[in-house]
Amino acid sequence: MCQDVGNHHKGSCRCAGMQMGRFMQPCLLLLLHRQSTHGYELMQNLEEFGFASSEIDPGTIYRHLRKMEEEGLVRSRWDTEQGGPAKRLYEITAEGEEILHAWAVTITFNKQRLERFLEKYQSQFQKTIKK
Amino acid sequence: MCQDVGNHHKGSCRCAGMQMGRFMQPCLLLLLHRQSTHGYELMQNLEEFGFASSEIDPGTIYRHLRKMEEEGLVRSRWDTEQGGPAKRLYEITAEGEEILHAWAVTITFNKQRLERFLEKYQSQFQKTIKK
DNA sequence: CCCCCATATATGTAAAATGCCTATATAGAA
DNA sequence: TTCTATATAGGCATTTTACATATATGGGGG
Repeated sequence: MCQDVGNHHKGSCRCAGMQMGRFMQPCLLLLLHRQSTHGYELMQNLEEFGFASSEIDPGTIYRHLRKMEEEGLVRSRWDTEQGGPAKRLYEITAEGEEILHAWAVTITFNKQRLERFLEKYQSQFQKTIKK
Repeated sequence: MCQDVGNHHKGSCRCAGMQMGRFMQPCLLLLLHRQSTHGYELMQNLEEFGFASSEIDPGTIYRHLRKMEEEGLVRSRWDTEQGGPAKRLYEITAEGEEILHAWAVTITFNKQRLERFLEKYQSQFQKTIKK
């Protein structure tokens, strides 16, 4: 998937794939670049990226965050100062920002892919419908 | 993923997900709607949809085709008349065409998602870069 | 004739991702 | 007290993915 741009490729490439599941990662990174915050709030803010509340599973969000932390894209610390259950505050790392830029390239490429598909689809079916 | 349009939803929904792997399916269906043919040729024609030859794995193509046949989206028969190894000729079914239309809706939706992301990305980083 | 190559289809398998469910804890409101 | 919202986390069955390998046909070169 990883459009062979740059030097990161299939298999182990972290911006590889274009599952909408993985698409959650760049969204989280973009939100964190905007402002450091915790998982629960990120979860709510994901809706602005077109994620339906039904498809936002807390388990999935937290797993993405922990995984990104393992990979060094984000960093976290506990915040117990504000009452209520403890929050794990996340912030993006320099490496995370780098990957975010790589994602932007991948996403641009994939957007074009979808556009190309839709063009072909439309021209193929307008013909059929006319006849 | 399955944008909650219409009545097909998560989990068992066949147009769910937006992995580029799954994106191969609507591409195959569109090619087959254009012309019935066999897997090996489909594999080569996938390049026009932006699949790099490196990421086109024969095993994956054939498995997609068999899976779509199980689901009733395509139908196949052996062609041994033309010399060389036997070919499995595929054609799209009525149900397959239906699903192709559903895919077009999903893909339109996801394209918009990617666009929205890129807009946000650009506006966020133009600011940062300026400063 | 034999070997290599392009054509053509298919399976095995380990690793990763996904969806869905459940567990845990805090604290305010009813 | 009980219910609800906030907040994080783990279990687990199924699906997907990447990659490697197996099998067969037939043409061309040596």
